[in-house]
Amino acid sequence: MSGDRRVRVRIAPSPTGYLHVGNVRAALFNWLFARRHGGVFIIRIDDTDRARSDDRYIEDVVSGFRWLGLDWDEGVEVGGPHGTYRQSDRFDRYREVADRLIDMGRAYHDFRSTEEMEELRARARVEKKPPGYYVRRPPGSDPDTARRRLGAGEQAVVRFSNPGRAVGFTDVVRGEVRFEADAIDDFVILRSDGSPTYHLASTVDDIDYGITHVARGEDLLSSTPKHILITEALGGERPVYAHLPLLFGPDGRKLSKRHGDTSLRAYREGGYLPEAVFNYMGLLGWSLDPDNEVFGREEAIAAFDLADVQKSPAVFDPDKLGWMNGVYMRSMATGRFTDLAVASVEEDLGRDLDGDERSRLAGLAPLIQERAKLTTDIGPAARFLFSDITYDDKAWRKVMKADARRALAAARRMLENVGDWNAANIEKALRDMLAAESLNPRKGWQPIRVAITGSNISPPLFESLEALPGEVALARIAAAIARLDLQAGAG
RNA sequence: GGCCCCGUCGUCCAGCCGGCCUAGGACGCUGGCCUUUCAAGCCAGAAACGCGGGUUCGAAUCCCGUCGGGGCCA
Repeated sequence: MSGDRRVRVRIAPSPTGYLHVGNVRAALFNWLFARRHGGVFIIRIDDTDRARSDDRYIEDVVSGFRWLGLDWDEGVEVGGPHGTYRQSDRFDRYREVADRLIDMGRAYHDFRSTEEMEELRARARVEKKPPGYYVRRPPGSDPDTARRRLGAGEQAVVRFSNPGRAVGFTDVVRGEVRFEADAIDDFVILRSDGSPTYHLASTVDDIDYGITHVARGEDLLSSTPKHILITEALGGERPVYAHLPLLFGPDGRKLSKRHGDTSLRAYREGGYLPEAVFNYMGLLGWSLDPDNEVFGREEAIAAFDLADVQKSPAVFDPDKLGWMNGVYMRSMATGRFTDLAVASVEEDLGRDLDGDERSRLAGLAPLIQERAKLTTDIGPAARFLFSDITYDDKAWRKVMKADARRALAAARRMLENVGDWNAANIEKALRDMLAAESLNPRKGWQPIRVAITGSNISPPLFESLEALPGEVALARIAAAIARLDLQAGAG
């Protein structure tokens, strides 16, 4: 693409909040691109906004990417030849670059007040000109005058001086994009407090770090000509740009907090698997094969190309993510599932399981696995095995009908005589019960399910019974009978 | 308001250097089968080329216009 340079891409989150799924998707595409081309994937921390930045958000970024399996070759925590990869450690560098631009005549100190600038913008608006049309170098902004005023204690921002030239570039996903000179104002690169703006810091870093491809959200598309102008002024090599379609909420707006969970953390903690999130994200704006939506990292790497990325925005659909999570839940190795089950159950119960409990859970785990969509579904599904049950009212009323007591009583008798407490023997006893009482499975067995689990929704009955100690199962059936009798007496 | 981007089922993705498209797959939805509940699975179904012109024997695919949506700046 850009000569024979080794691909170097970056993702540059701002640590002002939890890692956003939009950033995750951008990171995924950058990572796939880097891996596809044997390149370098870099995580840079764009923390120029020191007031709003917090180290715990950096930790969130780092742990989030690790969780997803997006490993990086340079950047925060892993280091590399470019220092800490945190912009807050490079303010001197940005000021130095700004000074150089001033010396070159490509930037200037601007002492005008906010009010004055607003007037210029208002004027442009009235005249239906681009908003920054009149934001140009004013008279008396020469270096000598500026130095004098600065020395007198006046405040000034530093603006990049637009050379008055249209800027066009070839975007890998969008094709030719062009901005007229009038559309690009003399944008600020250094605030009056000396801190760099995004445009400056990001561009300087991209140059200094040798970034070859910038793949980022479409929201930055209109900033790109500014970055190109800075890059050219500094004699840097222009990276290849790829502006990724934005992620939308169901209302067709840029995905944001008001749409609910937009942080990766929420999904991590909400019971989603990293491979499902990885896979689902890969389906937003890209596809490996329309007939095969379930794919892993190696397949994705082998097929990925930024040029194949969709131009139009994608709506983030939690339903489909949930379905995909279920796909991965069912396909995972039993051993891994059992480990997840133990963790989920312990979390749900708020205590550790002992050896016997673990083996009982392991016995039922494959049947729970078939039914669980989220890892957080497991605890509630297995709760009846380890703690007292509470009856779901609706379930109770639904199944505890006319024949229920008879079925429970008969089941209790038959189950008392089961020798070896296993699913096969339990099934035989309960089938005999059905025959003896002339009941169908629905009428005969649903009451037992509610009696032992509290709910009419549970893993299969025989295995659920098996996973319970026999005496506990019998006691629960007895308790249900007693409750029915109590209700009959009261009614 | 200015500039820029986008426009195939409700949603995601395929098709887009024209005919194989009576537009394909997936999620969701509806109905059915299976079935001890719930899932899963299987089968079936509803569901889209924003609109208008043009080019062409033929357009989702090319061109123009229009409408709509979004992003950025304010």
